[in-house]
Amino acid sequence: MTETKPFNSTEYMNHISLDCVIFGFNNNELKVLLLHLKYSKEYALPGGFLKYDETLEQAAQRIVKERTGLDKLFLKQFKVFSDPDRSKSNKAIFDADMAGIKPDKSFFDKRFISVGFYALVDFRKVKPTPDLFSDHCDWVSLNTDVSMLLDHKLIIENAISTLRLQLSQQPIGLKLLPRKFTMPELQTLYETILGRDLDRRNFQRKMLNYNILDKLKERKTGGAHKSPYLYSFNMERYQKALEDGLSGIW
Amino acid sequence: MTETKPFNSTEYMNHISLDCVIFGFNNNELKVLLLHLKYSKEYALPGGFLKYDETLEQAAQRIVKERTGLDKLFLKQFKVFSDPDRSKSNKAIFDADMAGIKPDKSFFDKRFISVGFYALVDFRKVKPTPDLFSDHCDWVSLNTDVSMLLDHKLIIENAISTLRLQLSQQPIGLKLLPRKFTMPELQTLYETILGRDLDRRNFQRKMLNYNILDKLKERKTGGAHKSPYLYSFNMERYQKALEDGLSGIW
DNA sequence: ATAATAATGTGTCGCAATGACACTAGGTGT
DNA sequence: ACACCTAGTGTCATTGCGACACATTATTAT
Repeated sequence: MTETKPFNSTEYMNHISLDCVIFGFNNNELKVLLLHLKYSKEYALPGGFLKYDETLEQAAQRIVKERTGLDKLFLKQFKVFSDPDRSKSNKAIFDADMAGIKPDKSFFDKRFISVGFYALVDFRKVKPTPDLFSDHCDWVSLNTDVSMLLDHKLIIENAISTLRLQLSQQPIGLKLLPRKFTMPELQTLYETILGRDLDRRNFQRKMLNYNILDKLKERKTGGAHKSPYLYSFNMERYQKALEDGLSGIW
Repeated sequence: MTETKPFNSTEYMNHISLDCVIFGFNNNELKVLLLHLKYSKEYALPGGFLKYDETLEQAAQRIVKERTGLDKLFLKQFKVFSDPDRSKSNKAIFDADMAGIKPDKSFFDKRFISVGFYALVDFRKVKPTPDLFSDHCDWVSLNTDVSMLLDHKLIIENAISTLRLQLSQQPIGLKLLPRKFTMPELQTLYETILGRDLDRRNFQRKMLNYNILDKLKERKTGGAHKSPYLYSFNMERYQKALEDGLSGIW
């Protein structure tokens, strides 16, 4: 699916688009996978349109696979963006034009409402792949302020708020971390999403009390200072625990 | 806005519809406002389509106003329903036909993805008003099992799950209850949404500790047995408390 | 080597929130 | 007057949580 087919607007439904906020966690930072548009020099969310025989969820999986190479990812709808003016002055068209792609104006000029999805992925497994309109595809830290297409900055902010609210209801840690991880890494992930510091000792106690982690014999070596233990999620217990929601608000 | 204009499909965007799950609380039961279709004899959610210059939120307000007479209601998107087959065998068309409304087939025959909204309203203020396709508009208790159009039963189930998850983040009590209410009423509302019983004394203690209620001098008279005190929400403090979320899961 | 540095592992203490539960007070109907 | 039902209020033991201290282990500087 790395083949780059020309864009054919007749395959897609009018008026409906998708934007995917793909979260990854690396170097103790929460990052989002963004496309850098060839000519307008802005960043844009990976997005796309709905085929006639797809659900939105299937379309989102397809779009995310094209940008990451990954299958069957954790994806959630979080909001529809429907401001009538949101897709005006769509620089993506301009970009397509400049790229010599001959966009179908009667398709792109229409009003689009966009369904926002967020995805949680294991950073290391992703092969960032640009699309027809972009020259590269990068992980961008949430602290970095870059110029973005249309309302994409708003969409990312909404995704983060949702992530924060759903931290206790969705398997966020499981999806964002590699299989083996350390307690400090898990804590930093939580701190990044919540936007505030947590007490190291209380965090560990609470996490362990959930009884969803397996402490491994191994330690993570190589880093400076004392080697932390590695943990992995106990899938069964984690899944079961999420059904009620991990009690408490962090 | 009680005027009944003929349906003109050219005012609306193709492919996009809305369905509104309007919740009310009466007689200690959670109820949903439904339309009863004239000819197919099924119940349907109040719904409609998106005008070219509206946001989805504005469309939802418009739709809910037409069915309830109420303005500026509490409305939240909760999910988009996009199964490609969801709008097949759309009995609403049949119903329109039978009602002699001459529906624009080229509009209705298209595939629609539907954005689900839920609304929280004060039961007593609503004037249920049927639309062109329906013969009446009723409050239906969630315990009642009625035959419903398309995937509308699924949509309602999703709305309730969302309501449950958001019970601590949204002003649900405030919007569903009259200005003055009793503690047992508030408790029953919580129990209905959560689907389980709560301890009377612990519930009261926890609620009062949030410091969001004003205990009034009055008592609710007329009922059998001991008269309960009336309470009202302290808007400022409630609003402020919700910003963090009412701590704890019920 | 040795010490300084910095991060991790582990434990304690007191307060506040929670769940389980019992008694009293105020209404109705007989 | 009494039974019956519902509402108001209080207690107690346990748990959860925030604040905090000390020991351990790895790297790095001297």
